[in-house]
Amino acid sequence: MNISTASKAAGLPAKTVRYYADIGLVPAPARSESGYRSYDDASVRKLVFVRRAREFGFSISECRELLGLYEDRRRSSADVKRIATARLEEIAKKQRELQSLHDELAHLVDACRGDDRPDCPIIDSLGDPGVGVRKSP
Amino acid sequence: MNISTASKAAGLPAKTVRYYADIGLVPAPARSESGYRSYDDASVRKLVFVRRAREFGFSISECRELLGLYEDRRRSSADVKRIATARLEEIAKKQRELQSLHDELAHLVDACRGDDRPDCPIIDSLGDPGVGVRKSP
DNA sequence: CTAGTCTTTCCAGCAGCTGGAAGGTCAAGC
DNA sequence: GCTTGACCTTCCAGCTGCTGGAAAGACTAG
Repeated sequence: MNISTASKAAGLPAKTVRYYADIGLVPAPARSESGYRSYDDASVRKLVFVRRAREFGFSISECRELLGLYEDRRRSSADVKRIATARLEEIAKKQRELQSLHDELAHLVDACRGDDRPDCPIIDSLGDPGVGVRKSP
Repeated sequence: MNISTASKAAGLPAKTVRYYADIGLVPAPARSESGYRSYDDASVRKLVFVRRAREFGFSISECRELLGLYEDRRRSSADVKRIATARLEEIAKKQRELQSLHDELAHLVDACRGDDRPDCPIIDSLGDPGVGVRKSP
């Protein structure tokens, strides 16, 4: 299987497939006599695994770890659950941050008339030093 | 005002303050005889403005645009509201994405016993091709 | 034989900084 | 006057996770 076939099967751009082997995330594939990369079904399965993990927002190094667990038929499910739970907490944290951001910005947008006049609470609020600033240290 | 004083007042690292001038986001400051950057209160206010806008997740180029509006005493509040509303929609979209990600991952974490045994729905699900893949194209 | 579609490598760039090296400057203390 | 140390300068490199493009070789159809 050449790279374009494999990459289509894995649902990734060929560039990305090469990149994943370059950084050692997946093993470097065998080569044909003329130097073409040649993939088998097992490689494609690993690429799919990585794609799915990336879609879940796992970082490359987390993918590395998960792939190790994927390949280790004797690892405990607790090892996997630990990583996934940590990721879940990151997601929840990000959600809370986005929520307060959303609320604050929605409040400002609401307060802005959005007409031809120049006075605008959004701009005013951005210019306001707010939290974390010392005018005279 | 030297850069460290100004950067502390603005709530930004000095490196970032230099960077913002390098990319032309804020005007390049005046220099002392020996070449030190020297800042005034107006520059600091602009830096605060940018910091706040960045905290809201506005991109550098959005900050550029907002800063232009900030400095234009005759612009309409509608111009500002348009950018802020677009950003608000991005935030809402990101929130929806995170929500479905969270739900899916939480479901998997829930289904995983997290014990010493190797079988694990999380790993199984990651290895599953799922959506967007063609095994035989 | 040629045209077109693969494939290879390598280099550069996106965002938005951040770290570090090498060197100049300034104020305080002795 | 001299040293120390905290500042300041520039420039270059690297982070994450790719992505685009150039130049050159390989393969396939007609």
